Amino acid sequence: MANYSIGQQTRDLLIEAAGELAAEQGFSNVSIRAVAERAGQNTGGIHYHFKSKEKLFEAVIRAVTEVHRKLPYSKILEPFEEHLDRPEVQSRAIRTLVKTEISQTFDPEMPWWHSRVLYQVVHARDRLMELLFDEIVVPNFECLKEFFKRIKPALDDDQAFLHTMFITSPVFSHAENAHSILRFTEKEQYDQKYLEQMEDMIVLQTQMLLGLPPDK
Amino acid sequence: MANYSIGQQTRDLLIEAAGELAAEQGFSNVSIRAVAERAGQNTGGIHYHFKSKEKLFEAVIRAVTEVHRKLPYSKILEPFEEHLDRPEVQSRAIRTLVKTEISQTFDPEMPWWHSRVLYQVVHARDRLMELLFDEIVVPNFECLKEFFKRIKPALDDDQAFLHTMFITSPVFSHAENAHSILRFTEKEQYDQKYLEQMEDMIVLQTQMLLGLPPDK
DNA sequence: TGTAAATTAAGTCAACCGTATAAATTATTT
DNA sequence: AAATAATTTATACGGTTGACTTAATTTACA
Repeated sequence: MANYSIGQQTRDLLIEAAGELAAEQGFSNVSIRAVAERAGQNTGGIHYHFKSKEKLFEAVIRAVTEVHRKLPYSKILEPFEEHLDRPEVQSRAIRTLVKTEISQTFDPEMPWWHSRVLYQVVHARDRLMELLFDEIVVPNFECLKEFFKRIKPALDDDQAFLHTMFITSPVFSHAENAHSILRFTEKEQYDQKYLEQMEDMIVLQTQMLLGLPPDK
Repeated sequence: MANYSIGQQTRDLLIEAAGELAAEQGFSNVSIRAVAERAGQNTGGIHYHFKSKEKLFEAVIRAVTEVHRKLPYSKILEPFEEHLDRPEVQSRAIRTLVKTEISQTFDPEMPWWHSRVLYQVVHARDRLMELLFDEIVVPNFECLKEFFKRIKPALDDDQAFLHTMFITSPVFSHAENAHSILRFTEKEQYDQKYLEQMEDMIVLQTQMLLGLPPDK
């Protein structure tokens, strides 16, 4: 007999619980007992559905990285490819890059634990991290590096990479340290206005540093 | 009888071992046994010198935060206070801020594990994190926020804070993700030239975004 | 209503935890 | 060189928690 639909529901529930806990405490501090408890399930069920703790965590990571697999930077930049020699287009491409990055990272639809789990993986030095690194981080960063070198051929590898870091790191930091930042700025969450200001400032300073015209 | 000098040596050895392990795995994954093994010491010795695991970790954090206690942003900005109404001085103040931040963070004299331990503390949600946050992070960020608002009074709180993030987050990210970044950029370590480029680019884009003249 | 899927409760066994203690060793002073 | 206090070591304790298993039970659906 095929799987019952309730099976998938339970699996999703378990992935969510494991993801939340991993986001809060890091994978190595998460026990299947804790996952079961948070999901309102039994530890036996976890092994029934996922065979092992490791496989459950793999499922969590697969869920988190789905967005990045579906929409890599290369795809975001595709519509601009053709006229990327024109400065206005370059400026608009940068705008789109930053806008997409921000809205993906802080999309209210996306479970809050996704970005934190990503950082937990990146900072763990194990097999899963290597995998994530080679499959997602490297291609995306390589793509941005090439993008900047195409805009300004005078840039060397290091400079192009630094541009990439300047675009991504403020967004990463905001996600990674959301707890502290929200406390410091006395916010409940990053509101639309704040995110728009972030976007404008990142875009503008990148454009200026590259000697491009502002796009608005 | 007073302490023997070898006692302090051993304490330093233990702090270093604990710091390295905490940097690699996070505090909650570090056991007394592992610390003792890495330091080539006995677990009993740890309790002899530090009374408890918690006290050992406190000593680690004290070692890591020493630089930040000694030289807060407010002290870095002190020499510029008097003429901070002049744009050239503002530009130079920004240069000094970034330069100090970078040289402190990547000072080859500083043990490699310091910045990672700081990261581990910030992301742990416990008593020690609250302490670090209130005593170091908040005053420093508050200081930078005020600095930017003084340069450009039109800035609101959010914008001033974002400027702060744009200056600090690339440096933090480079320290925090050094392992991955060095692998990606195929470097052994951040060389002087790379750090200087980072400084120049951060300074320049901050100055331009604020409408200040370049300082060189 | 039959049956495979899903859930539950209980248990296994092992690894590891922080801490304590007492004996052995070492550094320093007299 | 002997005395003594600081330091280091080996060993052990009592406990917690870990991933995973099993067998019985309940549930979903054809």
